[in-house]
Amino acid sequence: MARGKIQMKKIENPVHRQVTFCKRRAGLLKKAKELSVLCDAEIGLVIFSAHGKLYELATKGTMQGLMEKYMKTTRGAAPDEQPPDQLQQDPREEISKLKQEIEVLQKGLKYMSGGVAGHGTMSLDELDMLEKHLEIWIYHIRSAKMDIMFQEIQLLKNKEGILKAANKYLQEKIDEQYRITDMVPMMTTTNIPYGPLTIHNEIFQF
Amino acid sequence: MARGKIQMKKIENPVHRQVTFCKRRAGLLKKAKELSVLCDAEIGLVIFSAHGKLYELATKGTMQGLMEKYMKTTRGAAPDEQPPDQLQQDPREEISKLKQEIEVLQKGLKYMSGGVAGHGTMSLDELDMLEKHLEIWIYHIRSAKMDIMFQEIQLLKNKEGILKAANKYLQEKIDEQYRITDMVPMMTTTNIPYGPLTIHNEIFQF
DNA sequence: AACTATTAATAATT
DNA sequence: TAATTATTAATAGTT
Repeated sequence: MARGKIQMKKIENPVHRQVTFCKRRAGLLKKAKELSVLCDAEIGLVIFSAHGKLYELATKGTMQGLMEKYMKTTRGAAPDEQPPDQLQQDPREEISKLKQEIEVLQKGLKYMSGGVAGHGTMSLDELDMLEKHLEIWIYHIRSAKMDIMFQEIQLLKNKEGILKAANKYLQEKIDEQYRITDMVPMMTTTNIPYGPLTIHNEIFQF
Repeated sequence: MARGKIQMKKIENPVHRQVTFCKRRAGLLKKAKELSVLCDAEIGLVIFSAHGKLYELATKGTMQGLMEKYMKTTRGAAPDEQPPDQLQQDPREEISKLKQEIEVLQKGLKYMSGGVAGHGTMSLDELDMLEKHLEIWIYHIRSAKMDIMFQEIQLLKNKEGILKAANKYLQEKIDEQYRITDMVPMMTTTNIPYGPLTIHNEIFQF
């Protein structure tokens, strides 16, 4: 299709073959998506490279669901897949939905990372790596913030302790003054009531 | 790609749509075959028309075999090999794992969403779904815990204020006693020193 | 990873 | 449907 036609046989030069594979694979996936959108068709496309790497596309639902539909259509009925609709229907449905959700999220990740790094298609390994890194990052960021808040709370608790001690001491002084001067108590209400000041530390067990 | 471009959305005119479906379907199947031949790739292509008619291509072996290979690659185990013994336990376990996977992916998405603006590979529906997930996540995980901690800190600050007021009042009482009894000051050190007790609220602007 | 000269695909038309 | 053709899209070879 450009700069001369090519023979319809396996490209011998491995470098050329790899480059062509990337280009045509992208083109094929694009064409498949277009056909699905333009004509409201449901398309599943699975590509295994010569070295066994998997590339896939399912335009509606999941590949799993599409394959089940394929089975259903090619045979009359698959005996393993359908019969007891009480025990299997609900979990299967839920699994299907969750898988769909995962696909969406994975696409989102690809999309997000593509916008950041400049390339849209990530391998499964790359996604795994990204996931791990993200988990670590989130953990650190969150923990750091929580630590700061925890320290702040500890500081306040310490101050509270100091103030309570001060209050107690002052109260004692007043009582002492009262005894020394033999006056009637002026202020019993100076014992300002406060409830239990314990802090529920359970919320920091994250 | 001819006589004017077309919008990448479902073709409204049913006749046009049907014609385009036939042409592009043929083109897609041809492209898939070419890629398989040129680059020694194994390709499976399944097309369901809008009315449910099936068109398929498997470049090596059968569609069945390819689907099994796909299963093997995506998971570690083929679902066909798990007999009906664990029909009740497996779905639950699988659901749990999938939910965990979703959580991890959502974590990644939440983090990534901070630095990207463009859109390329995701549909509007998918973006909506993502947005929904992000909202749920951000709201539940981050806010809930932080809110609790913030309330805790506010509580402590209130207590601090009460204690400070108590201290001040007690000090005044002591001074008053001192004036009335005309004694030498017993305890100037009862003015327990504490630094500025303002809290750095900046850390709670999340 | 870009570019571009060509070829291939195909939308509109007959 | 099937063939035609004016355009657009894909891409092989090159940088």
